Amino acid sequence: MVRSPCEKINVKRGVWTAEEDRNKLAFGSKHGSGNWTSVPKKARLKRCGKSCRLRWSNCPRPDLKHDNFTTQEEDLIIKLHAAIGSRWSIIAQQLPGRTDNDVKNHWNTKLKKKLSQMGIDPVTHKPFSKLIADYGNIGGCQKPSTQIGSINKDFKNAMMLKSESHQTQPQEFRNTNDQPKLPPTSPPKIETTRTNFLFNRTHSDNISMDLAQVQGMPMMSDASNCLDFENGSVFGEDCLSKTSSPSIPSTCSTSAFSWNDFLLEDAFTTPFCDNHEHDMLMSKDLVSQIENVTRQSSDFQFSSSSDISFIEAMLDQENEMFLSFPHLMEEPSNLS
DNA sequence: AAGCTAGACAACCGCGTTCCG
DNA sequence: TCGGAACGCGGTTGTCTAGCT
Repeated sequence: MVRSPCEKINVKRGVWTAEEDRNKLAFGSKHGSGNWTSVPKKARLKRCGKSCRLRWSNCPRPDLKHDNFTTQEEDLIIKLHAAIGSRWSIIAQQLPGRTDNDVKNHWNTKLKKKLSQMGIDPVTHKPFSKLIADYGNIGGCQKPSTQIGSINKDFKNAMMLKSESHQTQPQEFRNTNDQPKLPPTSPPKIETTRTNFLFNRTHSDNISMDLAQVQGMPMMSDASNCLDFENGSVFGEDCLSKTSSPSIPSTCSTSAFSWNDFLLEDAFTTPFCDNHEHDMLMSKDLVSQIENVTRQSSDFQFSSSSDISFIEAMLDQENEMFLSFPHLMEEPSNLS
């Protein structure tokens, strides 16, 4: 049996004591945070290097904030999450004094709930009403298999959109002189990476829900109250705190859901995954995208003439992707 | 006062990536 | 070039605490 490094004998686990923190801080301030495997020995800590590294990033350093997240910070997190997904370390870099764990915890405990209550899917950042509309006539006379197929496809596409939005952008939109640019609206190239598979699988429990639960959710008409088109912000200044709907269960299930549908559909996405060049391009684009989002959020001055909210921009990209890759929308002719 | 529950946060785990001999 | 070790990240779990019954 393989044991994790932190399970070795004489390696302490659990909450760090004040003394351990002192030792590690003293060592860190003296030597920095170089080789983590040697840190426990040198700092005389009975911890594994991994645990030390984690504690170093999360411990009460003087440069870390411990007050509540501001509305501006929340707004930025939401926008960055919409842009690049759950890359907490990158998002945290845009929030001075916050760690990736802070941001991740805040997202999981607060922001996801708030978005759901506003009628916005925290995974796709789309309004639930839009998702439902995309599913077509769920309550109609479609065959169950067809319904599931289209639901899965929609989410798959949403995930791909999400994924591609931070992975690829057309060459002409890439930034040549590090000046941030607005997100492109031309058809993006599609690729599938590990991220896609993770989204396809790990979020699947979030995306299946009973129709009754879906119908009970606040629709975009409610959520739109929070769309601040006046200044271009997706969320108004005080909108996040104005939630009154009952919270939505994070995990729901439908009797019709089948993992096989997801697993089978992965096969439709894999042919796009071979272009390593896009990975190289992605990093630059990602930086531009983050810079753009960060700049917009820090300015809090949006051109009303641009008037395209983040969600709208995402939806536009999705629509154009559908047009560019119509085969992704086709029903599998016969999977058996 | 005791028990229960939900929220917040700290820490762990597993996996992919990077580094280095 | 290859393989193992180390690192970094994101998801998940565990623990503590405040509030409620």
